[in-house]
Amino acid sequence: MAEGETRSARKERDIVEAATVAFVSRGYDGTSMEEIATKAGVSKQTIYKHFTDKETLFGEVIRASAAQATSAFDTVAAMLTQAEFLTGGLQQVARLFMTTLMDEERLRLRRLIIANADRMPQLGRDWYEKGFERMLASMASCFQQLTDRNLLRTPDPYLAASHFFGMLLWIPMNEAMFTGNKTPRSKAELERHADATVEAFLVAYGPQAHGSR
Amino acid sequence: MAEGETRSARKERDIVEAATVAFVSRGYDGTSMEEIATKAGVSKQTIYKHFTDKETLFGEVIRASAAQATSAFDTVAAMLTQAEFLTGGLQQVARLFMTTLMDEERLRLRRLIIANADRMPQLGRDWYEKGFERMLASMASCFQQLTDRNLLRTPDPYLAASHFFGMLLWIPMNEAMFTGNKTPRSKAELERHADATVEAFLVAYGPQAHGSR
DNA sequence: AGCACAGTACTAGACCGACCAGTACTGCGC
DNA sequence: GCGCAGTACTGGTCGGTCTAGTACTGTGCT
Repeated sequence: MAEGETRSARKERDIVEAATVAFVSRGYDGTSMEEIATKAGVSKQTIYKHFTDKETLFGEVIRASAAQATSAFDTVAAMLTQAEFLTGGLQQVARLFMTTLMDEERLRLRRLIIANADRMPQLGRDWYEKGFERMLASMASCFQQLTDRNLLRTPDPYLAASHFFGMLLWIPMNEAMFTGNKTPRSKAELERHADATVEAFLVAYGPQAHGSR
Repeated sequence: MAEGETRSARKERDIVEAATVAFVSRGYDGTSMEEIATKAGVSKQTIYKHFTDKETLFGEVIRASAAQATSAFDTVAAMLTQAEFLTGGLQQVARLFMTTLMDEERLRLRRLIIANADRMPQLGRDWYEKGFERMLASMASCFQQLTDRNLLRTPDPYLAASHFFGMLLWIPMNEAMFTGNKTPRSKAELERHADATVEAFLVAYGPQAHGSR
């Protein structure tokens, strides 16, 4: 009794943690319930007491991981609106997104979700809406503010945000997805790419960008 | 026997075709060899005569599909260098890439490869090099030519190509990967997005783009 | 406080039914 | 007689259930 966490809750947390490690490193089909039980130091029966079946447990794993990440985005975007120098601020934000999103662990989770988007469509859609679209939206609202202050010129901030992320991540993300990130790029390499992207982005959307047509 | 294709070769092709359909729609683990045999109108024994095991067959499926796609890229890119009006040409190319790459079948193949990049790293790497990088490279060489003719200004054509594809595909590709493409975007929607991207791309890399810095 | 008791959560492992990769065998049709 | 379809078989895995017994927790009694 007493302190914050009942035994039952502690066990449940152990299970989710063990399951996360297992699913992420061996995939859904590659992971057996027995394996999870052993790694969690728990009996199979206990798992089935907390989660009705394998699919439910998997869903919990994904949801838990997603939630833990989702909050960071707005913070990063907010940083940009307060930056003193636009170019420097954008560069900082780009580098931050780059290294955050290209993190080993997060990439594996991403692959796991894509791999099972067929089997569990709701999970993929959740992740897309709560992660991907939310990231775009907060970046877009940030661009909107900068445009209002004449520091940027983004007629369609959401589109501009998608261009920003697309330019930034297309190569590294695809490489990581397809090659399993066997030979991850160095932080320095990624940041160089981020800087080059910011430069191009500013040409397209910077204050001096002629409206064109 | 006689004509172009021996009985054996025909069987092999049948197997690969059936296997492709099966793998693509049910995934690697979700597909049984028996199922493939039945769909190919062939006995399991015959499959094992042609392919040593399941993994090998899977590899052949991926390789075959990749090869069949790879050739199209240069053609599309070449089209651009001959276009009379840059904006129109770029738009045409962007739309073509968009609808080609966002094709239902190809997306499923892409998901399949990502899902199994861990298990079979060589496959993913092949696809990345022969598909993804090659696409970038031919677009880059095309941009180089256009820059030489002062129709574009791309100091780093490869980077520009990655920006082009990233801006073009970031949203639709991610949506398709995560949601399993349950509610595919209409062709019109995709083409509108393509047009908007070309516009932004030209601001950044068009001939009048100030070198900036 | 200490004790007894009841209810619940947990462990360990056997167990069931289904599925599957890969092999072996049989028998049909060329 | 050869190649293949069809099918049975082997050895193994796995999700999920069941059972028998053990540990934990909270309550009420004294």
